[in-house]
Amino acid sequence: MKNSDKYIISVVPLTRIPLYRDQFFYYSYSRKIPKGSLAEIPLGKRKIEGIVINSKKDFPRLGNIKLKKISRIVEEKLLTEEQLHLAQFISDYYIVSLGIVMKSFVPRRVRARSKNKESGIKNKADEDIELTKEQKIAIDEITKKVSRYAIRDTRFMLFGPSSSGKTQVYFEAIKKIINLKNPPLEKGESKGDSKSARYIISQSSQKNFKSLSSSPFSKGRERDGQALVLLPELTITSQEIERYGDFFGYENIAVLHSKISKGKFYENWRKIKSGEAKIILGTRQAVFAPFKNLKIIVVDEEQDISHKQWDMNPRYDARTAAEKLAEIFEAKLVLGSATPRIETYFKSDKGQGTRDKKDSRYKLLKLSKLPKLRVASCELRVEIVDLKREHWHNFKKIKNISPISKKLETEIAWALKNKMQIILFINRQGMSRFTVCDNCGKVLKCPDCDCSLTYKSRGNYECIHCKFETGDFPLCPKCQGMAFRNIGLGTEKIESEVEKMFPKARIARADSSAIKKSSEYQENLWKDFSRGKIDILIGTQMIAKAWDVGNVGLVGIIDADSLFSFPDFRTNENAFSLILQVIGRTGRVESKFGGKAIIQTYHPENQIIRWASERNYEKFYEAEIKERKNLSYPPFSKLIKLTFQDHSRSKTEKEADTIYKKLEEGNKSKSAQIYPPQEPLGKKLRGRYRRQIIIKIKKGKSFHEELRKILERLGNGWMIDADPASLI
DNA sequence: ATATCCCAGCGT
DNA sequence: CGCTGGGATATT
Repeated sequence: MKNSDKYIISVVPLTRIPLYRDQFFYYSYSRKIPKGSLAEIPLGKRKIEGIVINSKKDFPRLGNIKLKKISRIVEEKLLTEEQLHLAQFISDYYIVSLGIVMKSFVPRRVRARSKNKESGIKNKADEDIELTKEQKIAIDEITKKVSRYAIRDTRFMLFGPSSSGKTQVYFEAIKKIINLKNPPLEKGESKGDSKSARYIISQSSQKNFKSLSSSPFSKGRERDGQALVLLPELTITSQEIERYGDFFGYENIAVLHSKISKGKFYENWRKIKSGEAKIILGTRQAVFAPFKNLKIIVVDEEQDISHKQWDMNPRYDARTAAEKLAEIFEAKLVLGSATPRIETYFKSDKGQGTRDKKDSRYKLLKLSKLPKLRVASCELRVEIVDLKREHWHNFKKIKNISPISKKLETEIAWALKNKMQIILFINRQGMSRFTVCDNCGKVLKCPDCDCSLTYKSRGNYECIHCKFETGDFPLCPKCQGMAFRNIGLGTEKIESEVEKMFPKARIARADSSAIKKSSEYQENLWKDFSRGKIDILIGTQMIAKAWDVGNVGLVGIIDADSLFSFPDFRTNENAFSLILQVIGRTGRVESKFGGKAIIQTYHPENQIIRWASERNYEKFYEAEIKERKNLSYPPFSKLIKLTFQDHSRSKTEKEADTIYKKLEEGNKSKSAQIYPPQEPLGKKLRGRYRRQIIIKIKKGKSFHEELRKILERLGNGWMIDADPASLI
């Protein structure tokens, strides 16, 4: 060994290393390299990047095995201590190789070409924000200083319906906690005043995080804290960013999500690391950012499934990561929602069945509708329309049954006449749910995905999972028939129906296939709608969020029953939440009429629909938590979903059976419940067969080492999803 | 990611 | 017998 290579450096290569072995690889170098540095290393015959974890002086090793040399240090201390800490947590919790996790912490390092000057504070004429008592209490609770850091005093569940002013609470709490250096000027405030205000040093709880005690941050620099606001994917619109920009000043904000350019992302990432960015607005991946002095995390719309990454490794949940992140930084954590997840509400101190003190870890802060929207005439009225009766009435008169009930039709006409906008919600895009052969009744299916095809145009049918299309004039694969019938409803079908009914109305469609055409399309749609250029908007899930614009006087849910067609333990929760969100798009009209929502269903007796129409979360929660307890579903257990995928059917079945037997053997102590291999709902996807095994660990029992070992040894083709969003 | 090893399946 | 492709495996 050359005596210039005196140090052994442990490195985590940014690639998949089997979990059952050491995730660190050891290299030699002439000097110490700081923890978190990015280095180029030889691995096998290739050169890849890795994160340096440790350096120690070389010592006589058994056999004196010659170590390879680090090729190059790309950047010292690229990742912070806190990032390494969080990465280790995610790797352990979600059972993913550490290198893959760390890879998602490392930004694509691209020079930003642009120097777009979009700063410049354009303060909106501050509409006098009068806070309600509830809001003030919430803000006080969140910003209260805690003498000694304890999880129970720093986590909050902000529970309030749409238009209850949650965002104002976020804004004020953040403002108070991070002690902004350059806030946009307050109305009537002189420059001098704001300048003096910025030298107030925050007294709030300072960290004791071990490894930070030796950090180079000077006390003075810690004055300004940072805030992270996590939003669901679809709600980060330029309008949303403007709200934050106007309030906090554009130069203090950094936005992180996958749709901004690589260069811009990196630039913002840098600003977060340097501390220049104070407010970080982002989707789930923003938890990977290099925060410098994080003091508060807000998870908006905490019930939203897009906070969980389910399609790619690491399959992490930003809400779980945010809990850990808050712990690492000893920061405050606020989860906001009108319809919290059952698990979250359970953990709040008002959740039913929380006898165990350990469960009440979130302080519940309640908001009600803002007073100016609570005036009687503005009240939102919700009506359930029984489609069975509707059809009974129509039976004698019309053969062709319209998906729009008479009641909904009259309400639309009335809203149109009174110059109010209308949103129609249908949980499915395209023309139909599925298509059958008119002759033999066979359902058209995708050959590669085991799901029904949707009508596209002129007799052409397509698969929504892959790119399969039938071509213009398909024949029935069974009887060679040429005529097909479209069953069920989709956005396009509703669009054509509504066009027939109201030929003069301006109608637009918002679903992912319409949006996909161009990113501009979405923005334009949004603008047109908010300016009142659209009368009737027909859309899927996506309109349930972030369409807090326009003058919506009527919302129609075309087919509420379709929300319950998934056989899953979270279906009720999702349906309840979605109905509330959709009907919440109306009722903020400040006209004399208020808002109205119509829910169409064949099952008006469905309790979930009823509670949703009454907007009674507590009732729903009480029923649902009982159900979860009876069946030992979360929060009374932890679920892990294992899925195997392969082109060969027999291999898939065999492999799933083998692993199931192994798991059963490793579960002699019965610490978990293991369900035999099942075919997921789409048993074949993109030409690959799938089988899954569900592991349920009852609350209070720990995940046994033996089982963990088996999961770590799963071969290629297996996917592990801890805390899955669904079991199908 | 990629090279390498091993073996089944094939042709000579 | 050798050639080839696929799959599993190891990489410090």
